[in-house]
Amino acid sequence: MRLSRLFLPTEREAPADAEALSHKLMVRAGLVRQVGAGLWSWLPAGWRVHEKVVQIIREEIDAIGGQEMLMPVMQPAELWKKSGRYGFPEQFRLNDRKGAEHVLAMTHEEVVTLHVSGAIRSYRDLPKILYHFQVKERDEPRPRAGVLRTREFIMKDSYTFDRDAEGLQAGYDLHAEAYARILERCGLEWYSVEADVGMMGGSMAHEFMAPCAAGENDVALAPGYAANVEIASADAQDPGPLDLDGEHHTPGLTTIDAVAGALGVPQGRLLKAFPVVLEGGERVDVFVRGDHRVNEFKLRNALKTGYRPAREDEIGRPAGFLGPSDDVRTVYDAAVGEGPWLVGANRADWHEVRSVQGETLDVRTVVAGDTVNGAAITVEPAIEVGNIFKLNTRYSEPLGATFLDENGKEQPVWMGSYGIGPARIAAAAVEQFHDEQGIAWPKAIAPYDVEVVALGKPNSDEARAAESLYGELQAVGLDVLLDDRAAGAGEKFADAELLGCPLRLTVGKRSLESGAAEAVARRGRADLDPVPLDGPVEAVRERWRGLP
RNA sequence: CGGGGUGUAGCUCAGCCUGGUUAGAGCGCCGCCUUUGGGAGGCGGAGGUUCGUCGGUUCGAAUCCGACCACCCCGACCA
Repeated sequence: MRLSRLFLPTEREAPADAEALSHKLMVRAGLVRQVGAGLWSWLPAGWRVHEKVVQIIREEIDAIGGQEMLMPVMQPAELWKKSGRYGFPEQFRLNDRKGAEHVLAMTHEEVVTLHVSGAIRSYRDLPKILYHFQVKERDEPRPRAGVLRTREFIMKDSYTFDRDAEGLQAGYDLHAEAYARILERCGLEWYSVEADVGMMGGSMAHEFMAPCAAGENDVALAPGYAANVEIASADAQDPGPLDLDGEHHTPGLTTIDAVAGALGVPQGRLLKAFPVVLEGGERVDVFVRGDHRVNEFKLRNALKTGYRPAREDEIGRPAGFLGPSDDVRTVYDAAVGEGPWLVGANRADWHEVRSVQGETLDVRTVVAGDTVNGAAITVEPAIEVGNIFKLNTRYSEPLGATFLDENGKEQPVWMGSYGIGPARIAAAAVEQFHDEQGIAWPKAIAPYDVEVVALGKPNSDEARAAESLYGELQAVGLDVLLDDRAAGAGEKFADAELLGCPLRLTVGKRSLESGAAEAVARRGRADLDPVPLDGPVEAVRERWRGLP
């Protein structure tokens, strides 16, 4: 492609409202443009990146036996009512001209299960892996960070259909391995973590995370351990000594900070109350250490039910001075030992030191420095680029996807669901690989493999030499971008570094004199051995092999 | 949904507080010339349905008031 003809609107300055690096750089480099909140167009160069990621995903899912298909975005509401997923706040709903209700799909479990339920009859028809690349529509409460969190995006989602839990495990493992290969090939730094199953239902989930500053998830890491902090579990640090006894007058001191400060006690020696009401109506007081925080995901999972914070009139004791009480079910976080602890005395303006005993559940959010198998964890932000879920029979049962086993007995199909987002992979790559000058793409997903910068005027000897280099490289199947614009050298170099193609070849007067084009690796802006203008292909291939 | 902020040229912004000829700058864009190894220079020029929308105040509104809309950031939320 000739840059003089490419629709590549680069900008010197980042959009004023952009925060995330990938947002700024992808807009500046002319890869994407915003249409509305969480709605983005991919311009030609950006789309090339997206589609390179798509192709890698396709090859790896095909390799584990996936069969590509396509299902519609707009779907009858009926189907979603059956699965019990109609009416989510982030679901776009609309009526057709006859008034019939439809939804715009946020994912495709319902439809794919519908097809399977209609076509799969026998255990002989299983297993199956079906997948497609399709637009997902989600009315996100808060789209953000450019292309990282949008209301409309393309996802590869695949679904496995098996006869039992073992089969599902096999499909799950195949996807975990395929995702590992995809992210490796895309050149990302990544890891997989245990994850909350969330509203998808099912029994097991892993997320594939790309660590970067703009990440929306926090991940707890230790040697041999990686988990989303939503579910991470670790041993707590020593809270420090408690040299105190008896009751203490603490007038107006309702916060951990205030009480710990006034009595000279480490915050970790206090207990903090979190009064809740379960979905069934039961009142529960949850206690965690003063230096810890209740983790809402872990608490919901540990209680095995939803809950809401209790209102003041439901607590029945003075808020701010809550301690364990015999009158209400009490749950202690696993990091809360017998004590003694400094706790609220259940009457205003008093705290007391006492030991505690009772039901124990792991419900706190881990913090950096906690330990797993003796090793301290770190917590870092990451982008979720893919996830895999065991759905079990969450969808097959309501949607009637069953098969007959060898004994002629009807059984529900066991399902798994596996998503991965090309746009997030592209944005994560930008987050991870950039510098002051711009993007430094991994070579597998760069918009072009090589950018040839032609210096000198159009039709000069340099320009003609660049043209011929361009032609020779193209002829052997490389994706080559030729900067043939009538622009100054500085502008061409600046744009090339912004766009971030892995290999840049410069043809100017110097190269005519030496008979070789200068070669620069975008990553690290490292000078490579020059490429001879006479027979450049082998040299370019050799330089290319060495690039990340 | 709560809090904060922003809407003026393709982009980044000034002007608004303290209302008053024809609404400005830089970059970008067009023409000509010069230049051609790091966003170079000169001359000339175009570009705003008149300042997000609607309404109000006023002799007069980009500027003051109100409502609404859009977008961004923080939080809530996030299959």
